[in-house]
Amino acid sequence: MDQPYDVYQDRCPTRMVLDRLADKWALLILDRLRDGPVRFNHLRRDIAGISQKVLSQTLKKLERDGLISRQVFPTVPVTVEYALTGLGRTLTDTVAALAHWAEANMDAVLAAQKAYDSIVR
Amino acid sequence: MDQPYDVYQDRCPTRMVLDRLADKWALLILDRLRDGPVRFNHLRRDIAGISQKVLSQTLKKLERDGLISRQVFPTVPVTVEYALTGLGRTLTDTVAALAHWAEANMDAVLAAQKAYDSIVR
DNA sequence: CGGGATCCTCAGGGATACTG
DNA sequence: CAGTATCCCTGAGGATCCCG
Repeated sequence: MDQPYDVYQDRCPTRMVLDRLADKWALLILDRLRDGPVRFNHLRRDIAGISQKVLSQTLKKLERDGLISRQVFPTVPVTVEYALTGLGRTLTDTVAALAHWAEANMDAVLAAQKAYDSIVR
Repeated sequence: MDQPYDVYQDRCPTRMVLDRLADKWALLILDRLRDGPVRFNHLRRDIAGISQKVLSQTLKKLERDGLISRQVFPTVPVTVEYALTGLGRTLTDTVAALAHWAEANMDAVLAAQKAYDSIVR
């Protein structure tokens, strides 16, 4: 029988998941959680440039999709930790590879852009 | 010495590359080119839901970044083939893993969403 | 500390039409 | 066939203020 899901099809629910993963902030968050639970403001500081609104939104969506978990500690003031779930952990290697590919290949990309611009202008 | 590039830093050029890769359409295009060169309208048909404008734009950006190549055949009418470059090929496994993770884990995600919604409402 | 609620903008992307 | 050119519009995301 055919595969039940196909990302190449419009209206396939997998497109929704792909949309979530194909997001700069989501990738950085998932990658940042790789080494263990992290608190909200810690994520905010580590992921330079993200706004608290977008961080909050993205965390909620990732939690809804079962990729991360949220644990509240009744301290004063309250402490909240985000961590990868088992499902989320199946993505860490892939996410890390993608997120850090840019770091490893930045020079090659920069050179390609330069070459492209010099020809096409 | 420190790593020259760091995706966690704002203003780091790697963020630009991450932005390119963290795009649903770019991922699907790169994945679709895995098995060899594909023509423009063929890509358009295979990747259901993409508009020609976005396809054209995304292809141009990917070409500029050195991830794909564009070859024109002087037939009538003209034929254009897109293919992965050596640089682009270093991404195929990662991209495929991400793009198809959704297909493999769709049921788990759907279940997580259902559970989340039943509690949070 | 960890967010929620608002307001605002602006650029990404859809629809349509045209061309070498 | 493989795009380019416009117009248009919506919704993602930044900035700001507030709260338990």
